[in-house]
Amino acid sequence: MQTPTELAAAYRSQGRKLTPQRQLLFQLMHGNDKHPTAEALFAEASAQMPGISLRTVYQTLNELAEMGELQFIDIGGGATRFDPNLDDHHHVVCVDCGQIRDVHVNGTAALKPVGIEDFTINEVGVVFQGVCSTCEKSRAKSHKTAHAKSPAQQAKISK
Amino acid sequence: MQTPTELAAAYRSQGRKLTPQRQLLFQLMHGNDKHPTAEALFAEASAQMPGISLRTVYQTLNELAEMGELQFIDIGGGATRFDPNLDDHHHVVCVDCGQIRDVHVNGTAALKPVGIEDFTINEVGVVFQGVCSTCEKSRAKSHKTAHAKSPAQQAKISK
DNA sequence: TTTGTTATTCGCATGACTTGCAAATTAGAT
DNA sequence: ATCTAATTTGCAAGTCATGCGAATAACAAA
Repeated sequence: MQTPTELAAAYRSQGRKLTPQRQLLFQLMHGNDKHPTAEALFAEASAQMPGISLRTVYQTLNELAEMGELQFIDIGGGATRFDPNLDDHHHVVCVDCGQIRDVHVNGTAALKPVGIEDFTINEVGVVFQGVCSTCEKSRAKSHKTAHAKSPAQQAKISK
Repeated sequence: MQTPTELAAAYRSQGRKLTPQRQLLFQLMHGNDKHPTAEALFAEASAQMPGISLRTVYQTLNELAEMGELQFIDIGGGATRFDPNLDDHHHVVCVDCGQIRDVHVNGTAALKPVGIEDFTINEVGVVFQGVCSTCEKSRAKSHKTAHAKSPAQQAKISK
């Protein structure tokens, strides 16, 4: 995703208006590597701009996606997450806490799908599933302390 | 996924009961490479067993997933899809019609995530995005004939 | 600075997908 | 044939996301 300043110019050049809500969201998303959900972003935004609506957050995120400024990430389970990182990268997911981490992957160019001649491939996405060090520790310790997350945060991962 | 017969045994051995609903769903899912949604499976099941409930379909699918007999596939957008194929494989998705195809991939073993030493990786999933031959043709032809799908079937793909 | 046009915001309603719950039913053991 | 616990069902409820219309605000032009 471009910088807030660059986005301001991009918006204007497209006949879109530069509202305070949008500018705030530009700031919150720029360089954000948390892969937030719309709700999470809404919470952050609300802290700085009480009254901003969730509807506007969704709307702006969709705009940015249309403009190619960010990507949707759906690893299954809960809400869609947003990624402003446009570099060629992939994702690592902790199946325990649901955390998503950006990661560069070597070897993707060598991936060869077998037997799909009738498909024109445009993109490849790789998702690694595992357990982060924090959750690893939690597991080691508490056999009792169920470090259960709320259903909403639960990582329901699929292949 | 095992055969309906094998599943029957597995169910019994786990103290689960073998109902007609479950047996039907075993049959419908066995060897099924369509990656159906719960609703789609419900439709098929209803044809053969009027009165079966959607709730039961969801329940059975979740059981089978818990037992490791099938996997959830979430490529974003609509409903969760189910995959009884337990081979080591990956998926190709048509961004136009949403179709999902199983595919074997060479080179996955060589994939190296960079800089995530604090993660224990357990699985790797690869998703190829592209356009199937059928949709490719549709595109070539109709500039007018918007071959639009219903929102529910639309492929909203993320990386 | 004032005015006008048009995009945007907001908030509620709605929709798609999935699960919770409790009553009625039924599989499988005795 | 009887009993008990698992299942099925149908509806309510929950989560995530979008449609829509009225109110508002951005930006251009005067």
